[in-house]
Amino acid sequence: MVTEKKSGLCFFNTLSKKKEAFQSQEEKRVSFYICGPTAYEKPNLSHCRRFVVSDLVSRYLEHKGYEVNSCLNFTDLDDNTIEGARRAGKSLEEFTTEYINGFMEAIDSLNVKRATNYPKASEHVDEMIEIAHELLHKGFAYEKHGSIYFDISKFKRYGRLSGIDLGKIRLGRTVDLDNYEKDNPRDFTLLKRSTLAELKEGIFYETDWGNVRPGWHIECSAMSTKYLGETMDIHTSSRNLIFPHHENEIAIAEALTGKPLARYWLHSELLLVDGKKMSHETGNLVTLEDVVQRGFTPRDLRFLLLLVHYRKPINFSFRRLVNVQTTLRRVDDFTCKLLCLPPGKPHPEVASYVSAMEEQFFSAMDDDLNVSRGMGAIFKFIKRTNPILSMNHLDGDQKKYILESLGKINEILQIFRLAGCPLAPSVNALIQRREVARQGKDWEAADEARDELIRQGIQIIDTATGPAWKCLEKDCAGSAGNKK
RNA sequence: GGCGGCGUAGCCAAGCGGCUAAGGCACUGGUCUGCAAAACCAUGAUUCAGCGGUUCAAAUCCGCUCGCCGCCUCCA
Repeated sequence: MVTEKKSGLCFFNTLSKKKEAFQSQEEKRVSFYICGPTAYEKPNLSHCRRFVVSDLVSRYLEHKGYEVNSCLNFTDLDDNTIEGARRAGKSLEEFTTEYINGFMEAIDSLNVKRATNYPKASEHVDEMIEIAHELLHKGFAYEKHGSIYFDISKFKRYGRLSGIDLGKIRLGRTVDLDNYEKDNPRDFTLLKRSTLAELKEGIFYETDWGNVRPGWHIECSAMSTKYLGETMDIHTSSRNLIFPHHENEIAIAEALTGKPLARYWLHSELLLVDGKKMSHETGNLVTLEDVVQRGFTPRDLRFLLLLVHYRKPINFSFRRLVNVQTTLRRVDDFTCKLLCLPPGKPHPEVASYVSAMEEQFFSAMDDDLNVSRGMGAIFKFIKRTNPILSMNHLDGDQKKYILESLGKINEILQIFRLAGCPLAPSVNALIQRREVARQGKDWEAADEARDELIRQGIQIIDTATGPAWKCLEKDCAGSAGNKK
């Protein structure tokens, strides 16, 4: 109870279906697992949401003073990757490496902090075989025709996470039951006997039971426990993977150790396109590349993804991205004005506006990472502070205070542009020249200077207190200035 | 059929028993302005899918109905 009060942070735990105060096992250290992607496709918006949500969790934990030991896996050994490599006429490794690199690029472009470890399934097969041995030994698994299956009937707590009642689910809904050779169709595969084609391609691992290849669930269990220990603090993923994947991951790990695999299970909702889950079958996949090709930045996308609470579905559309862009521009205009504001006289209340924003933002974040509510506090602050900026009613210390506060928030959101780049002297001279011309009502010369500025990537904005400028290029759009 | 989730202004989205139902986008009006562009300011829900119920009090709790979404096993 004492620590609960100390951290103040609570998460909705899928295990209990309640918000719970977060408490790590070790004093100031959190172990954190993120279900990673399969390396056979380009990063799409669902992947992006998962990355951004996990980044939010991770950055917020760091804000809370925790050292985060995080692990995101890559599935590079499964039906999809093997099939993909075969079709591309490449080796499995060559094929998956290309996609893994793509994911890493996406992660970086979305400003997602790098995890501590990025294990690949293909490099942990020994551990998986070891797990299979042990499960067999403990009676949780059985061998049949060279494949090893997990015997669900032996694991009494099966279904706790998803709340599923095994007696009532509809078997064979998504899978052809005739293809099973398991004792019970509910059992799942740990190690799969290699096919002829796989043997030919060298995709097999020698074991006491013959040549095999691991199944998906055991891959995750092996990697998560290897890097984070028997019980990790937090396991995140998306909702549609609860059953059967996480349920199976739990079954494997807990049958092995008798301890819970994870203390907190955080599941993000799906990202929908046209109201439906993105999938190859539906043909409604939107990739990060598509978004960039349409002229949006990964930052726009990050903001869109962050704006909706992680446990709510996001119905993606490009129209929505446009809205988000406009919103972001308002924020940029604000920070830009702030950064370029010369010191004026102090404002009596601005400090209280800042502390109100901070308090509201962080208490919203403490409450299961409620970014939408937190953003509300930020916009309220911008609204109150905007008039103060246009009157230049802010002294140097206050400006610094605001920037520090936004900086603190930005450590988590990574949305604001707070690094102003200094105005080049030549640009400044042009602005001055235009002002002189304007004063002399020489509109031709003034417009000429304005055009030249545009050519240099600077847009001039006339305001009541004099001209301000804005950098049009994406890289330095955070920079802007006022004439003085 | 089972399990889970969602339905709040034109769009997006907070609020989850009691302060005027946050905030963003769009619309409209205004300020500023040589022009342009931008910015800034102002304005919107007697009402929260529908119907009942519990309560002094419900968008918030309970029940039913309608609509939408996800999962239901050798795909990840």
